Amino acid sequence: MKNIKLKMARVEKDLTQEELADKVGVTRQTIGMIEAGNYNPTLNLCIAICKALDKTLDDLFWAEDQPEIK
Amino acid sequence: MKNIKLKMARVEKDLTQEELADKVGVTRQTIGMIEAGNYNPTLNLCIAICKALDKTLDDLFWAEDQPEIK
DNA sequence: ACAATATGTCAACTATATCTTGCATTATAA
DNA sequence: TTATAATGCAAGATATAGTTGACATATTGT
Repeated sequence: MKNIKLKMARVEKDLTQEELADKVGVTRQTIGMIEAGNYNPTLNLCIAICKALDKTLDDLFWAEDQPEIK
Repeated sequence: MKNIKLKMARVEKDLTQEELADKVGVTRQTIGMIEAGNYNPTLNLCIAICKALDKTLDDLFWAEDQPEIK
């Protein structure tokens, strides 16, 4: 399940995947996979992304119909 | 930095670390380390913990003064 | 059409989240 | 005191998050 909210928040800030990746200290591939949805990032990375985009965890990573674990 | 909010939410539900761990499918040590604070859990685990405790990510894992990454 | 930028994807590698086992410590209760 | 339950802690193993490099495919502008 793709993370549309993350992609929208990034585009809203006019950042490319690579620019966001640099800001939070990971590679662009990692950002790409998180947006693509087939990924399980760490909490600290999620928090760094939120800070970079002026959002909170609930804004970007919370959904009512959450996928199963692992 | 200890996660007091998580511990309070767990105690409020009258669950031991081990019971919560069973609910979310990890070991009690993992829960213990998250509460102790020296840990960086994955997003899916955080979400599972939130669901088990009827909380959201912001409730349990968001803080204004966030620690540095890693 | 051409060039430049942004994204998708794959394989092999490294770092670290999580597991397993075991023992020590701190409650709480009989 | 003596159990028993709950938690802390640590070493070694395994699964997976994240890196690196490379190439393909959009996409956008000239």
